[in-house]
Amino acid sequence: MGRGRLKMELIANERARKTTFQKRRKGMMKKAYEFSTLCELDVCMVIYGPKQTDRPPELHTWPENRDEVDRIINKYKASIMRKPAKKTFDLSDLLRDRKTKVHVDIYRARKEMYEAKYPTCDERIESFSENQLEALLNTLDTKLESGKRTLLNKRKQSAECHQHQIHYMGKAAPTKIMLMGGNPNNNITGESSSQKQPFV
Amino acid sequence: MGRGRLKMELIANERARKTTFQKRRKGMMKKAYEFSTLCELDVCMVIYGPKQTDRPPELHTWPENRDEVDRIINKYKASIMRKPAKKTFDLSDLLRDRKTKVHVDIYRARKEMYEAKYPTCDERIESFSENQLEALLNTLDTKLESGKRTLLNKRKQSAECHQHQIHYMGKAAPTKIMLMGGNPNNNITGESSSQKQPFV
DNA sequence: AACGCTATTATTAGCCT
DNA sequence: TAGGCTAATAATAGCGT
Repeated sequence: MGRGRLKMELIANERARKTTFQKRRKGMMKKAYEFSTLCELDVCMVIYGPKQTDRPPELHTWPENRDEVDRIINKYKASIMRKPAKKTFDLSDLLRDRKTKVHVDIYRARKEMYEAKYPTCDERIESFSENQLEALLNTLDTKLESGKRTLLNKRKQSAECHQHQIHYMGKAAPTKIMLMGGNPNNNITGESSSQKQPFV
Repeated sequence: MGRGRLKMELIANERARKTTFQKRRKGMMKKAYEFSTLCELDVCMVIYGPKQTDRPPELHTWPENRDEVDRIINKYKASIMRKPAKKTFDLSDLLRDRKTKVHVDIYRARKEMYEAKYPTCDERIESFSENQLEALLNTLDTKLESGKRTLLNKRKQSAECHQHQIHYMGKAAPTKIMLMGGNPNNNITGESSSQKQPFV
């Protein structure tokens, strides 16, 4: 639309491209607003502007409220998770297997810990340092990637290949995580009231 | 546009609303395609369809390739760090409060656990199922985000604002992780020292 | 770079099948 | 229910300022 027709390909002229970016970005935002309003939907959009030589490309989102964006993204991730509903070995499988009796003991120990009200750190992770979390995330990310193939392989194998593993039995229960510093000396300041800059 | 003008509000008639949803969804997708093509942009869009009584709302994305969506979402997450942080209730707040003395005990208990050589799961994470790892990753990712803002904020504050927090003293030591299923019944094998081919 | 203009093309609301 | 149809409205390409 417009004075002339536009080939559906990268606009060569940089000036024109930038103008089109601004105009269409505005249009996209409006469309998204109308769409979500008219139909009462969760819609979110992430747009990275044209590559800049010096700066990182500008970020635009719909909604502009990043918390809303995060909410929808999390919702998205949550739905992606359940899709590959491939068969997975879980604790119930293990317990069904007599060879895994050892797991029962572990279970008891774990349960005791739980009942002793040792907190899992799920609700407290946000107070970890950025570096720690990033390191953790990187570790997990790497392992996830490299582990996927192997896991897929393992799934094809028989159950005994899955002994001595950690299992997830809860249905909708969130994974509980207990974090411990990589160094045994790491610590939580108990009563201390005067340290400084603990973070990184 | 169309035969009549449309008030910019939720379309009351369900039939009409659904039709509009389908039409506009198609339009949004096309716009997103054109936009990213003409200007060579990273654009992604997540759309949750109308609420269904029985089913979860259908998910639509641009691009349809979910890996691409994830890539852009990760890019997004990486760049929102600098956003102004909201005040978050974290462990430092908790410990500052005398009522939370219990956390100190927790710390001691945790340290004991460590010294008692309860295995941290860092070396065993690779045996988690893909779904579990992804769930974990999502959880951590979300928490990392919320934590980052708080952390960045804190760094700008004076030292006294950093009391009573968890410290990371190790340099290159990997973060140790203890994972517990969301269900108290979950468990890990205690001695699983033997076999276990690590990925990576 | 950010506006305004407007001829054109694109989208789509309400209908109809 | 899902697809056409088309009158109306909306978006915007190319220009000019």
